[in-house]
Order: sequence, then structure tokens, then C-alpha cells
Amino acid sequence: MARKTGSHSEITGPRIRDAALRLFARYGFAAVSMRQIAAEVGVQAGALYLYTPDKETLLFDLLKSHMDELLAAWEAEPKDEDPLTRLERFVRFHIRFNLERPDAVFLSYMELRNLGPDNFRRIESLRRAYEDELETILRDGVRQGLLSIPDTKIATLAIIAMLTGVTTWYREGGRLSRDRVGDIYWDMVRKAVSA
Amino acid sequence: MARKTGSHSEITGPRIRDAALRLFARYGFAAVSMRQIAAEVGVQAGALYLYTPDKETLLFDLLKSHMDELLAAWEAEPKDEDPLTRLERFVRFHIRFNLERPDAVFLSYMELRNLGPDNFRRIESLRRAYEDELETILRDGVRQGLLSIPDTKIATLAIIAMLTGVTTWYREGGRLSRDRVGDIYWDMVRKAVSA
DNA sequence: GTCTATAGAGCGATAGAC
DNA sequence: GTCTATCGCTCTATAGAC
Repeated sequence: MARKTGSHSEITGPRIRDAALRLFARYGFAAVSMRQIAAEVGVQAGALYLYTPDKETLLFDLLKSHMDELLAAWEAEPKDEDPLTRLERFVRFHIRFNLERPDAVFLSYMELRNLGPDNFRRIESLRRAYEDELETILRDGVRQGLLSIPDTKIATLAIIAMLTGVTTWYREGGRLSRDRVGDIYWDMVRKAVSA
Repeated sequence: MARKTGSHSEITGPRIRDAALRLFARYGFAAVSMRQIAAEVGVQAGALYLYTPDKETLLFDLLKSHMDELLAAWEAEPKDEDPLTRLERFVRFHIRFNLERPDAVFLSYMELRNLGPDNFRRIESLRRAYEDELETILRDGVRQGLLSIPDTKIATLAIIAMLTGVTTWYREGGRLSRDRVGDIYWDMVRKAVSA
């Protein structure tokens, strides 16, 4: 392998990102210092700058990765023809994906304000692309007479807000399994938009 | 009136709170300095401490006032007998109230983590009291056979998350009036929980 | 690749003059 | 009631040793 003793570069990067994600989500971007992140990883603050040019870029990379993974994971889902089946798949997918990454979800719509204008726009456009996926389903459903929705744009935002809210109260090992939560939300969403 | 020249105490307090609310909502509690707040008001930083013992208490007072006003405003609404009518009133009330205070709404569930344990619990218990108002309506509706809800606790949280989401996208003077937004959300909520 | 040390700046909060 | 000045501390980011 011929690696230098004491060199951990291959794992330090991901560990910094993990620590930053957890700390930013818990205490807020501005409230977390680079020293805290470094301490969590077990290095000195200066060492962080081998992996990120500055603190804001570290945040941006976390948000960008999250949005990329979200879009890629949805892209990898089966493409059902029927809008109702596809809507059900979206509901269950969104809940499942977000429950697996509560910290990243929280960051993604709480700490956008800490990005500069350019970085902000890049994340926003990814978020809009994801919303468009849902709106397309709703529009198809309306066109085929399967759904009745006064305003598909608002319905899109309303459904996503409702589903994402799961991350604020769901606790592992609590009263309900993830699947059961999916059932309950799907029941409400289905009825909310049904013809 | 015999007031001292240069004394503005009666208006400085509210102005500090207004500025703090706006700045905290925009940039985050930790990212805003007492000097920034003071500059916005037009006083020096030291003068703020005549109105608040410290920065956290300033945040707490903003959140506490918001929750008190929310509960008082709901309390002042007419008490409809019919659960469905009462649910419609809740939906329209919640949207209207929150759209009038987007900054306070944002603070109320973004900056709770900056409170100490005691202050945190006090705000949380007010929030739970508000949620209980909605859950009681849903339970009554189910008991009377007017509503069909797999889990009233989750339905409560889902509805509130959906309605509160309005504040993230609504823009004054945009495509839709507030009343129209109320119509659209009521349509979705009604169908989501109907028997 | 990581460390120590530090620059340059800003922070919350307080003291004392007016 | 407000100001000026300041204490003691922490911050991001960088320089240079190893």
C-alpha cells in the first residue's frame, strides 16, 4: 500500500462532513465553529482547510450532495405508468428517503440563508426540479381525470411540506413503524387530491 | 407631560423587538450580533441591555409573545358546534394568522434550539396546547362519524405542517389572494380527512 | 496530512460619564 | 436613557514546522 504512517486523508474528509452535518443540524450553521467540527473529528481546526476552502463551502457541499442524492434516488425508482400508482410511490419514497436523513433534510431548508447568492440559486434549482417531479404526476392525474386539484403548484408544495414534516416528530422505535407512517400519509394524500 | 428630553424608552423597547425579530428570521439567531440589532434601531449596543438581560432572553420573549398571541387569537374565534365548520375555521385561521407574521413563524420552529432547557420547554408546551386544539376538533369529527382519520395525532401534525408551509412560498401581491389560498388549502384538508 | 501559533476581527456584556 | 470605552473571549483563516 505504501501509505505514509499517520495519513488518514481517505477517511478524514467524510468524517468532517459527517460531523459538520450533525453539528450544523443540531446547533445551526452560525453557532458551530470550525474548532468544534475539528474536535468532533479528532483533528485541529487548521486541518479542516485541507478539505474545504471555507466554512460556507462545507455547508454548500453538504446541501448539494443531499439534493443530488435525492434526485438520483427518485430517478432510480420504477417508472409507473399510472399517475395514482406513481403518486403513491412518490409519497412513500419521500417519507422513506427523508426519514433516513433527518439532519440533511433539516439543513436543506433551514440553512439556505447562509449561502451566497450563487450557491443559493444552485440549491434552489435542484429543489425546484424535485418539486417539478411531483407536480408532473399531479398534472398527469388531473388530465386523465383521476385527480381533482384546484391548483397543482400549491398542491405540490402542500404535499411536500406535509410529508417533510414527518422528520420533525418521527422517532425510531416509537409507536409507529416507517411503513405504517407511509400508509397513514398516503391515505391522507390520496384523499386530498382524489377526484 | 414633563418627560425628559431625549427619552425614547416607550418606543425603543418595541423597536428593539421588531428589529431582532426581522434580523433573527433573516440571518439566524447566532448569526446576528447585538451590535447589528442596535444599529437597526439607531442606538448603541450597550443600550439594548436596558431592555433585555441578555440575547437569549430577547429571543425567548419574541417566541413567547408569538405563541401567546396565537393561542389568544384562536381563543377569540367563534366556537362553532359542528366539527367540520370548526375545522374549516381552524384552517383559515391558521393560514391568515401565520401569513401576517412570517418572521415569527419561522423563528418559532427554527430557533427553538437556541433556548436553554427551561425556556425550550415553556415554548414547546404552548405549541402542544395549540396542536391539541386541532386534534380535539379531529377527534370530535371522528366520533360523530363526520371524519375518517387513521391516526388523529399524525393528522394533526400533518395538517399543521402543510398549512404552515404557506409562509415559505406566499408572496404579497402574487398570483393568489390570501382568501383564495385559504380556499385551496381547505379543499385539500377537507378531502384528506373526510369520511 | 496534521500540528502549533497567530493575525485580525468581532462577539456579549459591563462600567461609568453625562 | 443613552453613550463611549473596554474586558475577556472566540471566531475564521493562514503560515510555517515537522
